[in-house]
Amino acid sequence: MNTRRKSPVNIISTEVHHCSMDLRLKILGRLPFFIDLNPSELMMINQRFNSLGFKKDEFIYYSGDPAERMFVVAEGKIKLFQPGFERRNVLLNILLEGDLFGNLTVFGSSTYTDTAQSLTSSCILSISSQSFGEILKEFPSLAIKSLQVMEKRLIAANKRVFEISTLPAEKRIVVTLLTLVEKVGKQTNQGVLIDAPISREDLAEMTATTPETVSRVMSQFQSSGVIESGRKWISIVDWDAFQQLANVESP
Amino acid sequence: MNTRRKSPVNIISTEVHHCSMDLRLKILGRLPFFIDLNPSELMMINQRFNSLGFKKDEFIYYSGDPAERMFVVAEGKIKLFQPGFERRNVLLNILLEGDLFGNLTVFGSSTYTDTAQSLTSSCILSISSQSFGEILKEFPSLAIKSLQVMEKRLIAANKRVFEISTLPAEKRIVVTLLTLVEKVGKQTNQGVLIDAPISREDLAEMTATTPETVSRVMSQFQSSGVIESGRKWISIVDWDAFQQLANVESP
DNA sequence: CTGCTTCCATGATATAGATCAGTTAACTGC
DNA sequence: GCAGTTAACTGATCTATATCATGGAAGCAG
Repeated sequence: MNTRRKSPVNIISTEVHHCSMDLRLKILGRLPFFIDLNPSELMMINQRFNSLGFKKDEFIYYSGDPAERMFVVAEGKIKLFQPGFERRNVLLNILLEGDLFGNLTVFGSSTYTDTAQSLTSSCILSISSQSFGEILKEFPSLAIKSLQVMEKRLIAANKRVFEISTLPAEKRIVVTLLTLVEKVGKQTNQGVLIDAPISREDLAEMTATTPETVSRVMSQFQSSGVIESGRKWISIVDWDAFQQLANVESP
Repeated sequence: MNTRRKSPVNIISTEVHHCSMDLRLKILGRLPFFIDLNPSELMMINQRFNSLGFKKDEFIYYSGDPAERMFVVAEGKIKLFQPGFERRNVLLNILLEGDLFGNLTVFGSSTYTDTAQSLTSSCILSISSQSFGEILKEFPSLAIKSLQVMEKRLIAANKRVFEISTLPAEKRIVVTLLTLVEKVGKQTNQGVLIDAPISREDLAEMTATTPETVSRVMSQFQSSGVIESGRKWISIVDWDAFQQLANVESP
């Protein structure tokens, strides 16, 4: 029987209206997209962005809405998912500071193909697709950088297809945890904390399984001392043992 | 007990060395990529491409190889898959004339993340990633068009993740057949023929299931008169009934 | 602090489809 | 045309995990 613990995940409470101009410039200047631009170019681009604050669990846009804007996470964490309605959702991505989402291509899909919801209270920068298109034309190197973002996402999506198609549930959960560690892992004196409030249900939606199965697997890992876990938090405490679990050759 | 039939899929026997200069110009000039270029620009780009002939079942490149080239299907059909080695493969895509594959971004992944194999004997055009990068720089509108290709593929991949995550095997098979019809469907007097030599195993690799399950489902559809099918061929003969099967709301 | 909500863990049972095995006929190569 | 190969079909059995149900405790709001 595992002891439950209090959550070590520190959910920063961002004031909803607290998207300052400085934060905007700071984020934009650090994006791979804009990193080669000079300050005056950056300032020009900055002026085309709006900033928006979202409370925890608020929706930023819905799947099926007209895809008219591109977004950047300035602060906070966002989850992108495809709603399953009568079936389960499929959680596509967890986004952090600096990540782009929404309509990234200006001209493609006329509606959003996923739904964006805040995991934590967040500050989001937003630009209209039209403005973004103008920027891409004005700075062709930015279009090339868009390609880099898209490629990474496509590779990740195909990897996901492979995993869901070929791995048993336990392994799927392990490789998904690894991905999360890579993205939002934070070294603590008690191992590697996945520094985002991820529930069993979220994990289930990421691994094509059910919250109960996730719970069983996590409980098992906890019993063997590989992880410590509680309500919306997970820490990998025995990294070597965990890596063994991720050994895909041994189904 | 269903009667097996002879295959109506006409596998054109392309002479392996038969990639003429005319065919090259014809294909390149028709690509969304190059459709806005004038003939002299097109000729210049054409000169950077090589052409290669592949026999049926030959490999064009392997997952893990250095990703040094971009490819275009001039003639024939190609399958992209991720090898599963001790487990089953995952078939990612069927490509036809005009489709791009390989390294599409010049600068991203250093190795191919899939394996390309010819379904039929094929003529393939190929350009080095470096040359392709130069073309993208020289014609920035082509970079934007690359984005369009990538976006469509990303949307399709996420759709695939959703389907595999949420739909039972039968439904997965149906929606996959629909996708194939959309891509390589050919109207005949006996319904819509999927005009590519797709085996039960291929379908299984596309739908995260086994050849036996695919066989059972197909046999069932055949018994109800919805499709006709045989060795590496499928025809949808009752389109309305088939559309009913694809009704995703009714699992 | 208390009451309520919701997330997590666990047990029992059911089920979708994977696995294993064997047969048949379409296809290929000589 | 013939022999051999292999793709497809079908049956029996097994298995991973989904489904259903319940209880406990962390977290939230007043």
